[in-house]
Amino acid sequence: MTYSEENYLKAIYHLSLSQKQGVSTNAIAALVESKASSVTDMVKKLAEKEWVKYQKYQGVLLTDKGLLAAKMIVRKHRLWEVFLVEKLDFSWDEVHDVAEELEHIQSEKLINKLDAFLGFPTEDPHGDPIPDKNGNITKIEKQLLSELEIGKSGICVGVKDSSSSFLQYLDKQQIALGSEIKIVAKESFDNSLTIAVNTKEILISNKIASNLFVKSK
Amino acid sequence: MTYSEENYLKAIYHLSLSQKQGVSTNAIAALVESKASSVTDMVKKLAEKEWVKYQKYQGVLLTDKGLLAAKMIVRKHRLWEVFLVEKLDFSWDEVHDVAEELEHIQSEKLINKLDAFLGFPTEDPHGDPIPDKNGNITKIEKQLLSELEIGKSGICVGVKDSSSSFLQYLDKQQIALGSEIKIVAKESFDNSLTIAVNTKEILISNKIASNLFVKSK
DNA sequence: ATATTTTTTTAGTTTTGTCTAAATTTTTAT
DNA sequence: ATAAAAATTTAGACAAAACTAAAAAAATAT
Repeated sequence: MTYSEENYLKAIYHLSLSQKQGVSTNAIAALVESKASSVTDMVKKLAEKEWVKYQKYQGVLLTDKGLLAAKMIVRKHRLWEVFLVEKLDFSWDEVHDVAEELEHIQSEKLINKLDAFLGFPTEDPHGDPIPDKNGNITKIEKQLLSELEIGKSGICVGVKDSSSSFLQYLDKQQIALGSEIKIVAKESFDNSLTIAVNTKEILISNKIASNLFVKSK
Repeated sequence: MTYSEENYLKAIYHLSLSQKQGVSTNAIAALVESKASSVTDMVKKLAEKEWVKYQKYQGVLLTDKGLLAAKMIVRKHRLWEVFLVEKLDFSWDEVHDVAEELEHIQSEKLINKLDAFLGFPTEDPHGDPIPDKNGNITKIEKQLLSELEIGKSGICVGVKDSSSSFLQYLDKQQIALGSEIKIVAKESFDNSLTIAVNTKEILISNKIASNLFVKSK
């Protein structure tokens, strides 16, 4: 599989997680930063190779084979992210672009040895699950911070948006995976929240709270 | 720089180490496994971008800029080889192909952090020197085992041929970097040698001895 | 010194992945 | 129900990197 084919497959995988119907060419184009016409071409090729099912105007669906392949790419991406953070001391907002390249290295032996070296982690530095060598994903029970009730506490277990601007904001507020967060108050006008983290109370917008995953205690 | 341009640049670098004149298109074609005509095309492109100096029929020479770029690719290749052997427990005959892919990952930060993580190694698992971040190479004093005199001993510090068949042969004979080797006898007819390694005496062909570097004690 | 061989370059194709512009289908809105 | 808008596909073109076959230059051998 080529570099480009892998990127399309990964994009289709990510998009198909949040919908059950076929993934639209436009959505894919937006993710891989190409044009819809290019996507149509590529998708036909992927369909010929049986990574996806494709019907004109009906969007794209992964085949079993395609799903597994996509998961293996995600596995590689996330394992490399763990490596970069845990071993090379990158911060969580710096790892995405490099992992985007590393995920294309073709060696099953490499990735399985890396997995072992890292101690078989089940989550990447943003709290996203790492598929195991068979493609199995252990689902993490989590909810958005914005859905937590007043007075309740949760442990930060992941982010929905992993853009570096968001991650850097969290760093500034000293919110990291594992941080305990308590909902102190909610402002009904704009749904902003007062939360307690690290013995400090801070005010956050609803947008922030809608991009933070917590596990309620 | 593209993947392909990097491969050509690296090939030109390796070839220019063993000669002072321009590197021939045919020699490059053999190393990158392409045809001479393809090399001509690529070399023109590299010359336009000032990585090499090229004159029709006169071969190719690296510019200063090209030399540094080539050294950085070699640096990445060899650091990844160290990583694979030291951290992921690959054997020295397995690392080349994977490193061949890893060397193209584009991140100076990554490679410098990897360098630090590995403790700034100066040699790869085959005894080849690793250029530092400025491209400086500390030359290792070494000679071919075939050039060592009878009765003298040396420490194995590198291999000239790093094909997996040769490396696996060395493993079988329990010869590794750091092994002490003593020349017991030489057969003048075919230049084969009797050597002492690990308290055992073994017979090796001249071809073997001509591909093993030692540092004489 | 010239003929032959070898090496290198040129010219013309091919494949992959992309694009734009135009055509077509589907969706949405009245 | 039909018109307008949006999404998707098709057609045709382009750049990168490779190839084959033919032409040209350099090296070699008699």
